[in-house]
Amino acid sequence: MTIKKLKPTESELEILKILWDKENATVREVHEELSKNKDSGYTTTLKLLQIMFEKGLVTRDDSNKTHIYQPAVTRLKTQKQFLDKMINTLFAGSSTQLVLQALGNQKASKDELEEIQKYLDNLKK
Amino acid sequence: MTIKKLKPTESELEILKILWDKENATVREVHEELSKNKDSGYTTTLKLLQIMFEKGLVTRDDSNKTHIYQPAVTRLKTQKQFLDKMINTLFAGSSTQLVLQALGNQKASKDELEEIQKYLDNLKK
DNA sequence: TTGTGGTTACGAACTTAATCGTAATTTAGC
DNA sequence: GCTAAATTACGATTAAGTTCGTAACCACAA
Repeated sequence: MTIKKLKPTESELEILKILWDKENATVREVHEELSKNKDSGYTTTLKLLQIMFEKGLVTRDDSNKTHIYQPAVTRLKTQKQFLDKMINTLFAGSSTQLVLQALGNQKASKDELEEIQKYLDNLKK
Repeated sequence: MTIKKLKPTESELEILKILWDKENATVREVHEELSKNKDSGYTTTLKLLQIMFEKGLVTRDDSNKTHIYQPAVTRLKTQKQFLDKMINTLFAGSSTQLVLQALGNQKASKDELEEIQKYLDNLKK
């Protein structure tokens, strides 16, 4: 019983983002969306989705000619996966350090800051 | 006046971490340290440092036979670089989302939470 | 001077990811 | 059934990153 270590690559992440937003999509739909930011060919998108299928990053319904793809990993899990890795490699294992950095970096609005504070109050209990 | 877009790779990051801690180091020192976690050859470490030098990620003093390497990018800048990218690719540009996730993920201690709250209070002004 | 140990330089092999071209397949319309 | 349009399958190529082998270089001791 081996646990798959699925670490999406950069391109795979872009595709996952699209699938998370759309819930599910055909190759063409994914490709259209991708084309807004980069210009690679249709078969490139197709190939990537096929690879992701083999890796278990997506599932697909191939009962019809046009396959329909769905994400097989959640946005949340993936966020956590990358966050954990980043905390360990760049922030010496301290999530606090990362949080402080993130807050200092991009100025959050007052509302957002209060949202975080409220959240922290709950955590402290 | 082009701005160099230096994005350290995985291996390069590991080396940078060592250099940040040691301030500066010889190839051998870096390699010894690396060897604790992985087992690649000495010339591999050497080559990586040479590549990093060409990329401008490190500087070196080669006035002696044994070169001494120093980081050319700061830990802070690099953290920011990766954080920003992550916020954009995985958290829809919302640093708040990332912060909430990070806090939820790894339980921080009460002291740490209070440190963050104090920091937030200052930010709100 | 010679050789030994440690170093740098450098090219080549290998690996993984990304891209594309082309053929095979399917479906719909005629 | 036949063709056209769209799709999937798949191999080949390119590109980037990693690894290593070997040669060249240098300092120092015997």
